[in-house]
Amino acid sequence: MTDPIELNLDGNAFPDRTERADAAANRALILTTAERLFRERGVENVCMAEIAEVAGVGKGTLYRRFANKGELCLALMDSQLAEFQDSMLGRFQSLTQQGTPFLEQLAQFLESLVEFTEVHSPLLLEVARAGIVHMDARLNVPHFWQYMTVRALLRSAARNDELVADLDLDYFGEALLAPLQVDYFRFQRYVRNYSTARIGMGLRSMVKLLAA
Amino acid sequence: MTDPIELNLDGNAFPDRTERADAAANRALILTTAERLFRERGVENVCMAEIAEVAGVGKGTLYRRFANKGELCLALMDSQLAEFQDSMLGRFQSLTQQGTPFLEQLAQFLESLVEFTEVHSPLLLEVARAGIVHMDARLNVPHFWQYMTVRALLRSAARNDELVADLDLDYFGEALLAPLQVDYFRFQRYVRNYSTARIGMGLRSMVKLLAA
DNA sequence: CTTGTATCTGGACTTTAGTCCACTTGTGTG
DNA sequence: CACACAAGTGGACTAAAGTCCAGATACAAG
Repeated sequence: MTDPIELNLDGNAFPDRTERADAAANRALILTTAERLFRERGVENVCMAEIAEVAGVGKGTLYRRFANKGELCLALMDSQLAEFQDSMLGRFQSLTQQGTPFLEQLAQFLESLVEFTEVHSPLLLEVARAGIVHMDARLNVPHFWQYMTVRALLRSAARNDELVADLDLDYFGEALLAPLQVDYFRFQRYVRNYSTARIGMGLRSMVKLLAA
Repeated sequence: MTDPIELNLDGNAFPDRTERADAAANRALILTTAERLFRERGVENVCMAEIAEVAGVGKGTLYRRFANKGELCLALMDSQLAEFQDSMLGRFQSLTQQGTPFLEQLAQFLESLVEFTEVHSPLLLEVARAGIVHMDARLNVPHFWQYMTVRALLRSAARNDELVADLDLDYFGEALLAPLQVDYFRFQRYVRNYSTARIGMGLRSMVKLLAA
């Protein structure tokens, strides 16, 4: 299926060159500091200057590693993102072996994504905020992976004759993911007061509609 | 069907009290100034301070009328929004009289919304940006109207036995609108390079899937 | 160990959003 | 008309994001 994509969100902005040792140390320092401050006082109440100050580095250093708050937040999710990705790929493999339909796998993927989004929504919101200001491609990396996954599952399903005819699979991949964009997700959660279960069910029934 | 909702986006922050004449004049002045500056130099390249300055008013005056740039942008779309709303309601009436299925009406509504979003995407983007920062309910007014409309059409369709059974209509209303959120829409348009026609077709086929 | 240089660093600086409040002005009431 | 006071106004001020660059420093090559 999809090869694992190199996420490369660890904050090393120049993956080609080797990072100087002091720079790497500062990068780690910044990340642990940010993690602590975010945990203690909430992502939105901590500003970049403060992270730099508490970490004991200058703003220039901070911004050299992370071009904006969104990238920093993404870096903080790096390992969980990779873990989520790995666990999903593993699950797909085992489900496929058991002969589980690809559409069912898709439904499960979306349900898991609901939980992931729920858990990380504060950080993801910051990423979205940064994304809407700068058009920074790096910030879209998670979405790209999600999209690749959904599209791959849709294509497999199509090859397996699970789908109704004549669907624009590329478009549907996007459409299924659209309600999971953080800002929209939070709207559904906290304005509409939908539970994650309800959102998951909704997405599942949406997938069901694609079935032949 | 749905009653026209009082949009009230004209920038009068205190609709109960009557606005003082000088204030009303300033409000109009601000709007025309902003409209001109946005047209000349692009929404994102004009800051609030400049609008105030060119209009010859203080920032306090500007912010008293429009709590943030998003509200100002929304006010600039006020008449087009109302016009769009009216024309849609008119269209629904005539289509219903001709016996057009409600799902077809829904598809047409979404297609029209694609065009509306396309045309106003710069202003809408600013609204979204403001919305993601402040949790300002006023900024959601257009979405609420869209949602009410979609949901009403879905309910009518259900009453008319046009739908497959057991759908969470409230959820589907949101899900159908999710790909039309400006930021996501722009991603599809300018990163994915989807045409508006393709997006419209995608939404239409999504609606089709709901058909019994 | 020395040195050249690419990389890194701190923090002053710019920009923009948005707040605040002392002062001014329009308007309804008598 | 005059006057009280709610409503409106200007612009200084704060907060935060993000830029810039002169000087500092790691590290590779000799």
